[in-house]
Amino acid sequence: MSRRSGILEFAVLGLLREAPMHGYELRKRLNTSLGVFRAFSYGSLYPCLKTLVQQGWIVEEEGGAPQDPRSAPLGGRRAKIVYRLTAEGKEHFEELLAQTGPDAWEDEHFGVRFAFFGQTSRDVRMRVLEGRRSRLEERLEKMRASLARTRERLDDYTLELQRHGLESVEREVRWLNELIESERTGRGRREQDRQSQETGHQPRHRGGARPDSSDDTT
Amino acid sequence: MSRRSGILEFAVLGLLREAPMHGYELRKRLNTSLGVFRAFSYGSLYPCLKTLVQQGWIVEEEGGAPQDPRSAPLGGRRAKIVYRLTAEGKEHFEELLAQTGPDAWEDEHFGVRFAFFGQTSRDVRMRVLEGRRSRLEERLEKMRASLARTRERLDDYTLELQRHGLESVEREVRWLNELIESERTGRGRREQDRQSQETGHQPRHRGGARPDSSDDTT
DNA sequence: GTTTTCATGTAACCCGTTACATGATTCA
DNA sequence: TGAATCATGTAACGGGTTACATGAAAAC
Repeated sequence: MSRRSGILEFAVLGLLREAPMHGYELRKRLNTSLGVFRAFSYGSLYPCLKTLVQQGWIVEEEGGAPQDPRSAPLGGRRAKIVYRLTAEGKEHFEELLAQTGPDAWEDEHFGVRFAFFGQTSRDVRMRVLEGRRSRLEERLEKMRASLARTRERLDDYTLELQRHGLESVEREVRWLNELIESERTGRGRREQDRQSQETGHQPRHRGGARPDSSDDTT
Repeated sequence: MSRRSGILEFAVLGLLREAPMHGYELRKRLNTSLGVFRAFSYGSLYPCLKTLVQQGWIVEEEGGAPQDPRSAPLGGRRAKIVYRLTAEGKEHFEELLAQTGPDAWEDEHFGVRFAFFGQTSRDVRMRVLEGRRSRLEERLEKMRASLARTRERLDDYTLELQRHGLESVEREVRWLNELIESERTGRGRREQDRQSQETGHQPRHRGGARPDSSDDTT
């Protein structure tokens, strides 16, 4: 029972805030926009949607767009179910966005939190980024200590694995440093540090969610 | 029931193969040697040990080393339990090592597989490394496609997240390329490619598992 | 007209954690 | 002698997946 999910719930609310969607599409966005870091299946998504409805954060709506009008004329309830964020849901999501508990910078949460930085206030962004960074720095210290202690007991492969892990974390710290710096100097730097790929960069239209033929986690 | 765990089982057998150990120490090694990638708690370790005993892969032994001899003279059974790999366990582990199912190069398994490359035959190592690489290359293609498709719909943060994810994967591919190359040219290169940090590198003693004061996942 | 993709859902299971309970050993 | 750490365990829960069942719409 209860099925309260934290991270999935958060992501769903965040996506629905941008535009109403039905489950199938929601899942696709979950696995691309927020992808790489987490993948969700219907087995978790649909139950989650159900509890969100019960909470009153979202509502089901009849998605009229597709579906041949001759299809289900007599009592046949089986159109696409489009979910829309309610006012309460919006409010709730904003509360979630404002939270900066230590969870926010853990591996599982950070990626999703970051994905919704566009809707997050600047000071919260800063807290999350800095929290993440110090979390990683703690980890670095431990790894280095452990590596120094056990260096001679380990075979080459274990050592190489350790070294690569260490470098990965160091790399993420550097990334965070850049991001934090960008936040401080008012955003927008960093695009030019890389060899100015794609010089245009006007806002563009930013349309709603069109079908947009796409892949899936095969 | 049953409690068969795959990855944890594999790691435990692998560590016990190097030296007999008791649970507490086992867990520490699990979270440092193989660390970063996975952390285990007693709640999973001890039940796992139990089933491994039932299977006959390992046996419990009285760890006599610590424990004041005056402590438990009368029937008091509560010394450290040292686990030792049996002949069957060894054989079983070697079978596991030889397996190169598609699981072997998934995120969760690869790190642990790599950690035991020292005990893995060269051709299996190659298959795992190459399997991992092509797995990641698949992922790269999807990410690039998705990025190309949705570039203008995404805000700067989502885009940056995507870009960073892409770079991370690219970086791991390069790492794998180096490793595969090393395997081909008979090992040992790659230490000199980096600016010869620590020029000594004589084998050293490589002692058994001493207590070795150490940290824990606080 | 049949295959593919879209779309919604459920039940059983899996692999692990958290929080707790217990006690021995070491150290200040 | 009390606190920290070592050491072993269990019960309850958690957050997800897999495999399955079902059916409509689109593409060929």
